[in-house]
Amino acid sequence: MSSKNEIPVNERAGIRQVAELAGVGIASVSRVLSGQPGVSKKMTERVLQAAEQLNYTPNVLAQSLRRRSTKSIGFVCSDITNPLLASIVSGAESVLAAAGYSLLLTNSGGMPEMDAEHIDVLQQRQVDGLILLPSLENDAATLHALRKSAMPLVVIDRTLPDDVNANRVLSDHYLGVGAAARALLQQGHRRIGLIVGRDVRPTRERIRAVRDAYLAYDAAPDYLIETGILSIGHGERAMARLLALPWPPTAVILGGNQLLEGALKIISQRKLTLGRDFSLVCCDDVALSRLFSPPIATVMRDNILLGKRAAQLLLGQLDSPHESEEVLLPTWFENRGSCGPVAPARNTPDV
Amino acid sequence: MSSKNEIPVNERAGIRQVAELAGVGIASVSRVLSGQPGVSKKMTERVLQAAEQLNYTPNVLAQSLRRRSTKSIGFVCSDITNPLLASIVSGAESVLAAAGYSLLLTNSGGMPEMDAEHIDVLQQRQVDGLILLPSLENDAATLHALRKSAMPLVVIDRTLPDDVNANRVLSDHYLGVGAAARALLQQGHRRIGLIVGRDVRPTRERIRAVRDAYLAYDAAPDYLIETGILSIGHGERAMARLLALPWPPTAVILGGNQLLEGALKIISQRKLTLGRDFSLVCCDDVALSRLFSPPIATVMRDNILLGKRAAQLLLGQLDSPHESEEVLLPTWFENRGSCGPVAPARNTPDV
DNA sequence: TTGAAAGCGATACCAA
DNA sequence: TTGGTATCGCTTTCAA
Repeated sequence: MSSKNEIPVNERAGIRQVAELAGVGIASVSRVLSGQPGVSKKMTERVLQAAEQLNYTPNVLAQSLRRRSTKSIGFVCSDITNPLLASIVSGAESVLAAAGYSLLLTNSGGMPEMDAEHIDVLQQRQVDGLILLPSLENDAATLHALRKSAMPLVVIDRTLPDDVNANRVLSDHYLGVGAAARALLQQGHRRIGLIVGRDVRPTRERIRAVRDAYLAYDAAPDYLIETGILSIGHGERAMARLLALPWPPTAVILGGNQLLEGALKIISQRKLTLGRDFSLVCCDDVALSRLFSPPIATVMRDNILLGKRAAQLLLGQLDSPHESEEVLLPTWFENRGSCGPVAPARNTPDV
Repeated sequence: MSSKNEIPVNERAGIRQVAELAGVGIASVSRVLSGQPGVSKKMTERVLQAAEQLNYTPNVLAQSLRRRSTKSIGFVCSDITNPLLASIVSGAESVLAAAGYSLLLTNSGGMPEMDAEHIDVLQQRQVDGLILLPSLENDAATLHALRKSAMPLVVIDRTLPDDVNANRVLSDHYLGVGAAARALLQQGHRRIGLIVGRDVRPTRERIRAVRDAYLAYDAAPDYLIETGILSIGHGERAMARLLALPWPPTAVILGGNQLLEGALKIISQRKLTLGRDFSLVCCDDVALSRLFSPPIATVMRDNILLGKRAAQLLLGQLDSPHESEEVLLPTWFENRGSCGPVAPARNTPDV
């Protein structure tokens, strides 16, 4: 009862009003506006004009209820704050929006236990499909939520158990990290540290890449692996641990952009000069990292493309459901000043 | 007709099935499950048990259609790829999710002309409210879309015309930039460059802050303003232009985190040492910027809080509509090594 | 080619 | 306190 506004609120016109104004049946309006075949030209015109005149836009809710499709996609994201994920989301959104789909975003903020709940919420909202970038691969609650929902699904950079029946968009971490490891070995490093996150596909691939690089160089497997939960703190602590070893690594590969800040902190505390005293490679680009002196060598990938492909895969499945697919996208190593030949003195144990 | 799966797909139970199983009326089921008063204990139990047994979850679409509320909020975002915005979104999402609202995200990817369209889409999807972080303040199409939608609205860091009737969550840029400018003036800088974005509130406030700082120091207004569209390229070009002036600035304030990378690029090309040859302040935190040597002085704010407040404001308006509100959140200057006393030789014109 | 009418799955009024 | 029923706005058979 707002007496403030004398003009009656412009009630939204419904299909009924349009039909009435056009002097036709309600069904015809529906047909015209949803572009169905078998409508006369005259009818089309009348309806279109009436709709225009009433400024009619169909009620998406009612449409969805009948059609059993919401034209919306859920994106379950572990941490939108990470620019890597933000780029992926952005890529996905652009493709989805272009196809008339809206994106429902949930954010776990690094709390894996929220993923399952978010999946449930999205399923209740009847999204047509799901894009998933979970923190874990084996969280029971998450898997349970996925199995019971049984909707078209694309996971990014994760391999879930087969019975979940997910499409995948994966980055070929083996490629880029392998190149990085070989570059380091080439420069004489024989003690490489690898700081990684939890046991998910990217982590496993990165470890495999380093191991195989050592094999290719016929080098004793003297690499060191630090696992943990990707974060600045993990980067800091793991780096500190590695440097405190009796036989510390001469180079480190960071398996995640979240680690760089922490690692750099320790390196600068120890007054190590990158590229001379110590070599560093980071996986995934970080803003400003190439403006550092020296610039940080990085394993790159096209994040936007990752998101786009995920969306395309999903749309494809919605369009014509078929067996789950897998897309593998490359990563590549960009060597920069932070990598240099091993400092001779540090290449052997401090006996 | 998937012959693969012999077990019939678990058809979703509706309220009807629940009512039937519980042997009660459909209306009672609704009452119980939506927690309405005036239901007997016995009824509650029977319904709850039946619902449980059928694994019933209400159809959100049907609910929304009737209730005329979707429990969803639209977020129109100019560029989710910017960590600043990602943090804001993340803050908003957490508050909204906790209140049972879902977030529909659209991303303009820096194309202001998409904002209006996105607002329309979200309105058609009947979101209960909108959070808006548009690139522009005066885009005709955007304003038109907002006016005709007339739904509860919160804009972040923008002031739209009054007739749009938007709630606001603003950062007090004047505060932090003022402190930064005074710190520079204090160190003897009299020629300060200010690189900013388009004509939106933050830009105006930053300019005002610098002007007033000069006034406070009784200094001639010899500051320089470079406007443009926030981007790495703008940072680069504007910085190059400033340094090429006959009487170049001895310090620059960057009015946006997108500018830092470009500005630093030019500074390092010119072989200027920050804090000694040249002073630099950036508005909004950038990853790694405090690990630079020297660390970049920054005008800080709490991005997550910004998003949270926006969501809270919106929820408050949905709960009990009242006059539009405005929230002002602080920014503050963190002085770091990139600022130093002016290099005497550069403090006057190169006659 | 067109229109009447039966749902989609809930909510809410009204009568019992 | 409960249940029947109209309704939300649309899609989609079915007959005409």
